[in-house]
Amino acid sequence: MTVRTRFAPSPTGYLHIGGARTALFAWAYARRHGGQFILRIEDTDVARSTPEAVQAILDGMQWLGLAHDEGPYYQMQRMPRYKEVIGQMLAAGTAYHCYTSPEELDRLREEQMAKKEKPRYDGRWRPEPGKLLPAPPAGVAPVVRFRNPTEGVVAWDDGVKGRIEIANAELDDFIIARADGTPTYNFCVVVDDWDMGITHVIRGDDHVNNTPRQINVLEALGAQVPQYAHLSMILGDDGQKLSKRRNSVAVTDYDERGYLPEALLNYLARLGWSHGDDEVFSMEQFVQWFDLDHITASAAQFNTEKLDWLNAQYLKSAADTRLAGEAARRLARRGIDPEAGAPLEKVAALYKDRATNLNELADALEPFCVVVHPSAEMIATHLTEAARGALKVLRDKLADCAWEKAAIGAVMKETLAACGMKMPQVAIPLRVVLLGQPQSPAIDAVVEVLGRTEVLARLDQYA
RNA sequence: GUCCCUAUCGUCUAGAGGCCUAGGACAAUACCCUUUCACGGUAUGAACCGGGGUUCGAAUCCCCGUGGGGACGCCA
Repeated sequence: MTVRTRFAPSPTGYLHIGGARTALFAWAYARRHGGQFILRIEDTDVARSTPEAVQAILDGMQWLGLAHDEGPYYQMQRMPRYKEVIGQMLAAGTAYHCYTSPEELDRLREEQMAKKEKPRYDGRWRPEPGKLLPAPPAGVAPVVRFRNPTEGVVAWDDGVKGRIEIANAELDDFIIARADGTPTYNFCVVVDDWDMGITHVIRGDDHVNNTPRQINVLEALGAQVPQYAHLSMILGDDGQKLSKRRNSVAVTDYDERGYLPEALLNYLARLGWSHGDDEVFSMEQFVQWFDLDHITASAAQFNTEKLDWLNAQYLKSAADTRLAGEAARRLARRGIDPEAGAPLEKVAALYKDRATNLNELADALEPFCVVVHPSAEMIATHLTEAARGALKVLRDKLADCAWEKAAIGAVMKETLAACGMKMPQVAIPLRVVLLGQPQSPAIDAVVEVLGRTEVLARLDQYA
């Protein structure tokens, strides 16, 4: 049996971080077992589904690099099939028409809540041997309900949570088709998973309660029940449920905020799953190691600081050209011409182990592309008479030394000796003049990449 | 309210009855490195929710509390 997993988002918004982790785990499981990963768009909620959201999900998956082997399938395109199955169930007596109006159901629910009972459909239209059903009211379009077993328990061995048992007495006859004939989620999922030969359903924890219903339908259909694995939730940095207002929930936000997809993926992999003490690993490694046994059953809190650290690790080992390209893209968005100054690849090499994200990297590269204007305060504190004198000496030496780091360093030492100063006394003013800030990587390296013309031009303004 | 899930440092987690004086990582603190700021290195502090069992022995198994989460739609 080849493993087939699926990711089945509903296109009512962007791909969010919890969905991304679910997708990652389902994807990894299929990859790990040489199976297929299927993408299915659950768009039966016509009112809330949008083509933009479908695109956002596809974009998010692509940015993460989670490629599907089949699909995307769209549930709206499978309507005839759902209707066919509903017809079969109606004929077989595993489903029936119900004429109770939404208003009546609301009233029923309120009454039950008032009596502190679990709200549920009371089965008034459910056919039973010897039971006399009311006459169908005229002009009312019925919904179709699943005839759920009333006795016994539904049980499954959850890949993450272990054995879960729920009594059928807790379940009611849920609606599988609306009055307008469109099928509902719990039903579509079942038909899809069945038709698509899904062997392992890896999804969010919020579906645990749907599972017994789905199993019952599967059994009524005579279908094979897949293995289920329910992933717990991801909580926000503040320990609260993720919310659009307080947290970055869209995967694309992370791109915007300067995270590398592999860093996010690595972080997400470790959120709720572990492999001993391993923290930093490639997706190839992850796929080899991934298993359901080591998934945590309890909810995990998102920790931006750790993501930042991971991102910094990946930034350090990323190729200079890639980093330069990413930074250039960000600089361009700020209206800065990334081609205007020093070669960005070389600058990026200088800064990549000091940045935690690509925006910070872009910040660092900016002074290499534009004319810098140190603040008056910075000029006052750092560009003293003595400093300016030393910079003048240095300027003349830089004007005709060999242009490579060692030679530049040597020239700086000569300047120190000539002026009787210590390195920081010259290096810091030089940084201010060259970059508009008192900190930078090794100053001789900075001078080298900035280039002689630019260095002399900037020095001439102050020295 | 009912049902379901869950509980190890601040956070992510290791831990499958003795290997636990509870390990790693992020964060914190200190020191080292240093041409500034970072990076990096070293070190330190920091946890088994509470109560009952089971057992020679429990972070690990069971029960009850408590905390947290989820579900209870003609949403997905």
